[in-house]
Amino acid sequence: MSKKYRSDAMAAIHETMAALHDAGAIDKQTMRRFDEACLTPIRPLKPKEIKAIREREQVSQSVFATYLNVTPSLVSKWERGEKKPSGASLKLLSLVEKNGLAAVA
Amino acid sequence: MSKKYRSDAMAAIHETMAALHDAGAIDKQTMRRFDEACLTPIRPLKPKEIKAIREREQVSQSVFATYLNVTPSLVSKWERGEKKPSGASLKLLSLVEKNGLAAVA
DNA sequence: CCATTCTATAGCACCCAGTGCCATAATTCA
DNA sequence: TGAATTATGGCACTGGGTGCTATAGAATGG
Repeated sequence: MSKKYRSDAMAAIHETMAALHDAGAIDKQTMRRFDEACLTPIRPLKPKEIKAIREREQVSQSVFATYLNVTPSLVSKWERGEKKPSGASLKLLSLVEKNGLAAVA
Repeated sequence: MSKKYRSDAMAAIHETMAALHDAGAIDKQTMRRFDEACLTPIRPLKPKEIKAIREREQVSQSVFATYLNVTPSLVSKWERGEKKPSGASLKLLSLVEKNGLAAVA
């Protein structure tokens, strides 16, 4: 079995796993570990990578910021390396990188 | 025309709009305003609402935190009202509320 | 039955991400 | 040329988020 799943396929598999769990076929711990295991990996993004993502989506810093619910000022700082996106911000950026801006609309 | 769009329908419409723009049928400014207009609105989430979202998804604080790329400690604080989720965090929580955990996997 | 693990709450110190505002310059469009 | 958008930059501030540790209760397992 491959290690990569498209998000819709992952969702389907998850539902199957949940059904198995409800039926008592697998225990909670296995279920929990399954959940944690099949998330898209998060890696730190370099300033240029962030800018590349935004330009691929053809939007200005301002529009990009609106999508992520942050300030345009912050987007500029991400792209220049003045600030580094953290936890939730990094997760959002990763989502956009993988699935496009529409995925967070 | 209704005001609500499912995210896939939104994406399709956006592509159409982009194509119209490329063809010169609409100008950049209209395109920009369209982009900003059709985002899912972000409203502040109350502690109980955050807990309700997590429990609807049937996951522990720890697993929930992993999905959002934050610490379990922070999820606990959100749910007890000790900290209020902001910009990117609030956006992520709103996404989960609307589209489920699978949408941010 | 007890032992163990997972769960959630809690407190505390720390710090940097993110905000807000404003000024500047380059670019685009009428 | 003038108006509007875009991006960079600085600077002060604050609270969101981390990291660690401890506790108690619930669920699991031998």
